[in-house]
Amino acid sequence: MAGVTLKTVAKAVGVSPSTVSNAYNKPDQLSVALRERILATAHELGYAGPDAAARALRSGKAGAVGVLFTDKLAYAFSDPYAVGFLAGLAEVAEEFATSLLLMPLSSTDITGGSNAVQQAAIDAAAIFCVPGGHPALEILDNRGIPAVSTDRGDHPSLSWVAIDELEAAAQLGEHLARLGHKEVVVLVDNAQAAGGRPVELTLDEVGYTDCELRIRGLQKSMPDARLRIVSGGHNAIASGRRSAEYVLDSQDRPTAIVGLSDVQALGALEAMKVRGLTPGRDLTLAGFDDIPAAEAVGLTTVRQPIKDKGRAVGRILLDPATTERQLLLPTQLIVRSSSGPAPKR
Amino acid sequence: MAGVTLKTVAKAVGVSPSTVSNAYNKPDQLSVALRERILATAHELGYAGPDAAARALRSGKAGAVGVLFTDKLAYAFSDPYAVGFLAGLAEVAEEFATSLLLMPLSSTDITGGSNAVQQAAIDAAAIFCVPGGHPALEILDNRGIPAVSTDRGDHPSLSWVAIDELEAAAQLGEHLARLGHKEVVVLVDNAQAAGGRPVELTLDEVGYTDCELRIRGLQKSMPDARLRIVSGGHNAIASGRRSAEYVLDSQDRPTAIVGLSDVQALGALEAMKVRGLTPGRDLTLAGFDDIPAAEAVGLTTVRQPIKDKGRAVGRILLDPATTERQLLLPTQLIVRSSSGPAPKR
DNA sequence: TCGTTTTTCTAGATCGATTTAGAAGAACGA
DNA sequence: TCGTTCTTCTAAATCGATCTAGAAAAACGA
Repeated sequence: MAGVTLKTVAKAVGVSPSTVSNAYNKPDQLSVALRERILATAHELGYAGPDAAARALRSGKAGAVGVLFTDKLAYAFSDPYAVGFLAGLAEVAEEFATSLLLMPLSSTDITGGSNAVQQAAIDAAAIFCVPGGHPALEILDNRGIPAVSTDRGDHPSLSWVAIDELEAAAQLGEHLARLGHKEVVVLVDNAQAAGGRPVELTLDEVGYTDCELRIRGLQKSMPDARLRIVSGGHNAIASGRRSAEYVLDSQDRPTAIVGLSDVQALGALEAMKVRGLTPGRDLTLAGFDDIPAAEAVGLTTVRQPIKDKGRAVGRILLDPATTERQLLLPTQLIVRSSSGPAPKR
Repeated sequence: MAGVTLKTVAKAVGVSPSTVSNAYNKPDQLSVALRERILATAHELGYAGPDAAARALRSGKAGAVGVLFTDKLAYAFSDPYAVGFLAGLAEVAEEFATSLLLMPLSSTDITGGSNAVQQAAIDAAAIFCVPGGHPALEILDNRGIPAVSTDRGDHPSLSWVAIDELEAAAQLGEHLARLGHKEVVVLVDNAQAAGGRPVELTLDEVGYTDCELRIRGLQKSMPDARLRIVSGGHNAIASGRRSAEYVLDSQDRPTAIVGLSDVQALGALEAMKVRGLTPGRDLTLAGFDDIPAAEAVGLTTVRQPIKDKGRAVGRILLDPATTERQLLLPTQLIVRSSSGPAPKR
């Protein structure tokens, strides 16, 4: 049973190993009759086809692309935004008969997961919301593995598919400024705050490039407003809730809360409900992404074409016909009932 | 830059390739000084560590487990049940420094995706809701790859982690029978119905073992009831909605609808709302899984410990300390407001 | 019929590491 | 000082395929 290789089959049929290999990979290189005889014998011997590792070694193709996340996989899956991205990426991967290798990077232990990146048999990598400067990125670079990021990088050689974060946030900021908001709290993802008490951060401490850009966009478009940055941990509903609780229960209540993801905003919504606050009237709430739930609860948000993002990343990684290496996708401000004029003081 | 291998480094340092290999894999086999010299030189040369494919070939370990799905990945990700399973599995995978290779199997084209299974570099496989007899399972078997299924298989040698589907469904069935329901429609996942009009199926046409068992469980506990099986396609909210629309708009309305997953039931709920039907009063609705949304909408359902399921599968696949090969997890009937007495005729 | 092209198949090198068995030298005990 | 044990390192085989270049046989054209 074990130990049946190309060679075994070749010997049994009475041909060379090369021919057996061709039977699997280049059917037009040998006669139909022989090919069938080979395949039949292989089946009889219980040969399961060319070994994946050996093929990968010799041909230099692993048949898989890595998807790099920070945080636990669990968080990734619970965010519909990530799910949408993966769905788009998977669509293209399927087209190219390629599998997706999920590679969670620990964000608390900065080197965690790097080992997996070091050893993974992948042809390319999608970098999903990994903060710039993460050691895993350097490893990819060293290994010469083409990578596409979901954030605009600073290196001109880096490939990315992103949205104009600054501009997208500015759209939202203008909307809020027009409504008269001057006291704004921004809810961000931050590993340090995970599990514990919410923390207030400075712009420099944010880490993720995309978050940073969004905040800058808000600042730019709301020059008269005071922006505070608060994090309750990972990107999850519970974090948003914790952050909002902290902010709403303090003396220094804002007139608007902006989640840098809809998931964060949904958490804040929960905290508001408990306190009897109606979004859009007592307090303005906004998010980013426009996940399905956002529409259901009437959340004002900035829509980004997330599935297209996944698809585009897939195309750059796998489709040789795609030459574009850097892609800016459009966003759209979706105004719903959760935003309203700032209450007069 | 390219073409830097163990050998290159060995030559540069002036030692044998074996020693360089040991520097990476068996640090105690060489002096500290030499090891550091090797690592430093490797870094200088831009050597990114042992090649994954070569290592996999020689050592026989791929460092990844495959996760086999039917349907498009997109569907998998949009079902919180699948997400919970993956989260549990990922938790264990992380512990064993192993990656997850997602392998979607096309369910319409029965051989679709089999190629990926044939070629994937994996040490083990988790079989997530794949109907018995799928060619991919035979391929795994041929390749001698250990696999754990989320369904109880019929082969005593097969490993699985499952719930007692029959018993779980019987619990729900008893509940419905006690409420006086005699006209029941069961909503199932079925690839053939995808995209098109909902279809009525016989028990034999269902395909998935778990679904079949659940229906049998309902039949057993509701001997007086007429059960119809309807499918609107893949396991998704939209399918449940389509199925329910079909059923609700027909002459032959049931008094209860049972989704074989909460996702199906949620779809049916949408269809009911549009028609002004209140669950629990006008029509009883129930599901399976107890995903988070089920609680939010008050859906009666059968809870199964999905994350534990993922964890258990992971342990069987990766943890040598785990000897149990077949595991039955407990379920619990959760009665909420969506189920009520059958209206008198 | 003979040279040419096409089809069909093969030998042998190669991908990049790990592993086994063992050599060389250092340390040690008596 | 001599044999023994440890430590440190190496030579060569090996994992299982694919690839390149080319040989042998068959088909073809004139």
